[in-house]
Amino acid sequence: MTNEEFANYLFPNVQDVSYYENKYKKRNLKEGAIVTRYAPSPTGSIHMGNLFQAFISKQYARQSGGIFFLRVEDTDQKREVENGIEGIVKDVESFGINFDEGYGIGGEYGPYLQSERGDIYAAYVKYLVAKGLAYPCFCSSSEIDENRTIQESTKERIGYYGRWATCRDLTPDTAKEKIEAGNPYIFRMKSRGDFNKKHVYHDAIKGDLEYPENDMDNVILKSDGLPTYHFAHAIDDHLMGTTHVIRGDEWVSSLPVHLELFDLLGFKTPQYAHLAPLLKKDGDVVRKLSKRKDPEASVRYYHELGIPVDAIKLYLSTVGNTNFEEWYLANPDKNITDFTFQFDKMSVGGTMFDLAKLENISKVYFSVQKADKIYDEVLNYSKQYDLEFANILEHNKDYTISLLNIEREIERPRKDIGAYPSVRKEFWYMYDELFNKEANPYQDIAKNYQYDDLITYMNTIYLSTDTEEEWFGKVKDFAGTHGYAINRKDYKADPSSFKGQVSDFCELIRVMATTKTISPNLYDILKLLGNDRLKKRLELFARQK
RNA sequence: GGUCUGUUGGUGAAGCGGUUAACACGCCGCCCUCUCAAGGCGGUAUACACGGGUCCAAACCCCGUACAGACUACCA
Repeated sequence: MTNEEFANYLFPNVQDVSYYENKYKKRNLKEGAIVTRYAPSPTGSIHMGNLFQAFISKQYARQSGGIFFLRVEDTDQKREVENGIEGIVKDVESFGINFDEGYGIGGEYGPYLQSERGDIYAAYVKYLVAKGLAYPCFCSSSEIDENRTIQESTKERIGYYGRWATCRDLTPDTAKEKIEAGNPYIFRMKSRGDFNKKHVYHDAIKGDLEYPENDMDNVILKSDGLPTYHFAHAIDDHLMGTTHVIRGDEWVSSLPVHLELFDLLGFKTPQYAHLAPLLKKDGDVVRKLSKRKDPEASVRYYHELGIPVDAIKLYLSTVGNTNFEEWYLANPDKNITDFTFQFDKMSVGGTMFDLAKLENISKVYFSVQKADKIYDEVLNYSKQYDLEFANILEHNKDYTISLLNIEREIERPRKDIGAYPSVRKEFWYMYDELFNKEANPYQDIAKNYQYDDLITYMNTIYLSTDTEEEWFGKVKDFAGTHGYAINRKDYKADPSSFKGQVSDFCELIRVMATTKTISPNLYDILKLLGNDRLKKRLELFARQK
């Protein structure tokens, strides 16, 4: 029996591979267009590493005028989670990362669900068997385990290769007999590699990678009839026209297998780009960010924290290309989509996932946004996580926008908002609903203030319709005639002859109005509060004496 | 055990055979200022994991060692 006859016996009702090669036409894209994909397993939710991968893949496709598609790798039924795919798609789309084609969207290269591609994989297994490049293997898992034990004790390389690959030399006739006797089997690739031969592969990110040829007869079709990752990857990315496989660097070590598989199948290999993992410092050790151990690994965590999606994308961009941050700082008015990512500007080792840095980026991001946009987003966030505040916001729309506008649209705006909840945390005192809720808003004030001066000031001056300059001039005059130094040099020369400086008097006003020693521009705050409310606060404050 | 990869000040990170080893954050001082932030000026740091080698010359190339990570499944 020839290999070809054997292949026909094994797969009598399968299309010839030329059928699929014709069906899935070469993509008609412009020169240099990159086709990337996001190919998750349906395990429910994604973590930052996955998001990073999807984000970067999308960027490369977009910036080159290519295609970014979604393929679902559901070949492991044991790991499958109910509605797992939906959860993943939701997570990715919540970051505005959408697909040009793929599962749930459609496209000419489907099905995009691997479990629906059985016929296709079978056709290619048949093709390999006919050429003597794949074979059925009857070894049981206990036999494999035994081999492994022997290999461990004799310190040989572990795996199914060379003399350990006992089924690779079975003739088609013996194999057929075993099948007819009812022995269960799987399919393995028949490696032609020599482990002692080394090659260099140029990874788009990692650069030159030296690797030994693969000589393992890896499983390509499992007993459930579904392909392994390795095989499905080769078939799908070939047929779907993927030009660049961007994936985590845990795959680097199976690169020799994939390279050989493409070779056996006669496919052109895609360009691989292996992404460095996101790392975390856990005490003294640095390790990969873990979905199980680290809450910050979860993508949903950031939605709860109220960090804007765009800020996270900004952060991922800085992680993605080492020169991104510099560019963004120099072009604050530009968009991420205006930046061209380069593979050789990506981190080769791991990247520390730094929450403090994320927060900082988020603050910079907020500082350049328009007040009404922030209002809308904070309201939106609050509706989900803080109904009380959402209600307050809805009743104080213009007021809140004015508040958010203080020191905003200027050359160097304030950076005091890092996330949506910061608005309440930083400015609660600007809302009477929240201010009056406190039994005594001033209870934490420890300092002994000159209450009488403040009362005198409030009773005589107030705000009226002054401009900021007029107002501050009056504050200065008043402070000067009530024992405060009106310039720093005088005070420094002889501090004991003053009650303090003008800044100390301003602090007094500030504490009365806001209960805090730090706030945005005092004049704007006072104006927003208005004389009536200030008067009430003054009375309350004066009781602290 | 095997294969592959990585290791530059407190942190991030340039550099790719000849540099005073950038830059950013941080930290300290001064200036400005109604607070904070921002900004300006100046300063700070015992930074190229360790040991050999090649070279006139090494953070950069080679070989070891240590440490760290990934993989070593009919999981992806």
